[in-house]
Amino acid sequence: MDADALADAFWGVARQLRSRNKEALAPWELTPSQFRGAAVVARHGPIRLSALAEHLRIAPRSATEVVDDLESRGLVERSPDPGDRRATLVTLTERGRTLVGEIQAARHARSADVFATLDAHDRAELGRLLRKVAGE
Amino acid sequence: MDADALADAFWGVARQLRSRNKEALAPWELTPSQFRGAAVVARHGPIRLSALAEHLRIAPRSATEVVDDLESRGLVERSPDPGDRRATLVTLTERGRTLVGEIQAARHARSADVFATLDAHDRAELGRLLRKVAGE
DNA sequence: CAATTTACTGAGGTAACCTCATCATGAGGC
DNA sequence: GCCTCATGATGAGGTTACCTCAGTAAATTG
Repeated sequence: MDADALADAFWGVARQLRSRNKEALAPWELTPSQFRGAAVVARHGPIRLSALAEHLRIAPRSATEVVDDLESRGLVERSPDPGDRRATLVTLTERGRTLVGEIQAARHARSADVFATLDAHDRAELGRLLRKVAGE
Repeated sequence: MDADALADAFWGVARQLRSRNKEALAPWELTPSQFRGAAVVARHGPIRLSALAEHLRIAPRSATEVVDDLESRGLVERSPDPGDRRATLVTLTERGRTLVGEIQAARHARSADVFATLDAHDRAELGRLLRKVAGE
């Protein structure tokens, strides 16, 4: 198995994952990157734009855009950071919390899950190999 | 190992692959999608725009753009399909052939290869699992 | 030979990023 | 207290890699 063939197989799976994900998000009219943003806020609670950017591994300026979109959909709110007047905290609204919850539940329930074709042993093995490739 | 964690690990590797690929292409000032296009032409020889689009899994209109870029860099040429005057065949120029060859050689030589951390057995195993996920 | 289909391309749009410049605020030196 | 420098967010504008829709020319089919 040479690296090229591996990369091919890899991108094939990536394509599937991407399209399943997009599909799963469609009913809520959320783009993948908006959902990723909302999910980070859900996990971390009130968070600065700059910290959000770091979690999403995007430039701070780009996080501003993601938050703009989420805010215009009423899923998050900006509020001033009480400890630093330069900073802005992003928090989920009630509606945002509900929506992130629904989507995550739907995703888990959905056996359209790409990895469902693997049994527990194979999933563990795949996990091990991926982490090894990623460099621990 | 649940599906979410697997997906995370997966996208981590994807990010690495993408960035290594871009990096490897940089000396030639080719974008990844241009290189993919050129590589398909290299493998298949003279090919119609529509067929190229299929191989790249993009819309025909988008293949036009990729070919525009490659043509403006002098790497491919358009010529009329002798069998169908509606169709256009895309062929590599001498320069294009050389360049694709160089890049492919460099990629192989480069042990910056993301999968190099795996031994033969692990690579085979990863290949098997990825193909299984992709649905054979 | 008229009607339909096919192959490509112009026009215009989108998502998800980016950099660079700007502005307000915060922190440290003197 | 001021000055300088660093930091947090954002406006302006750009890029990549796609997309759809409409149009034109050529081929196929009834």
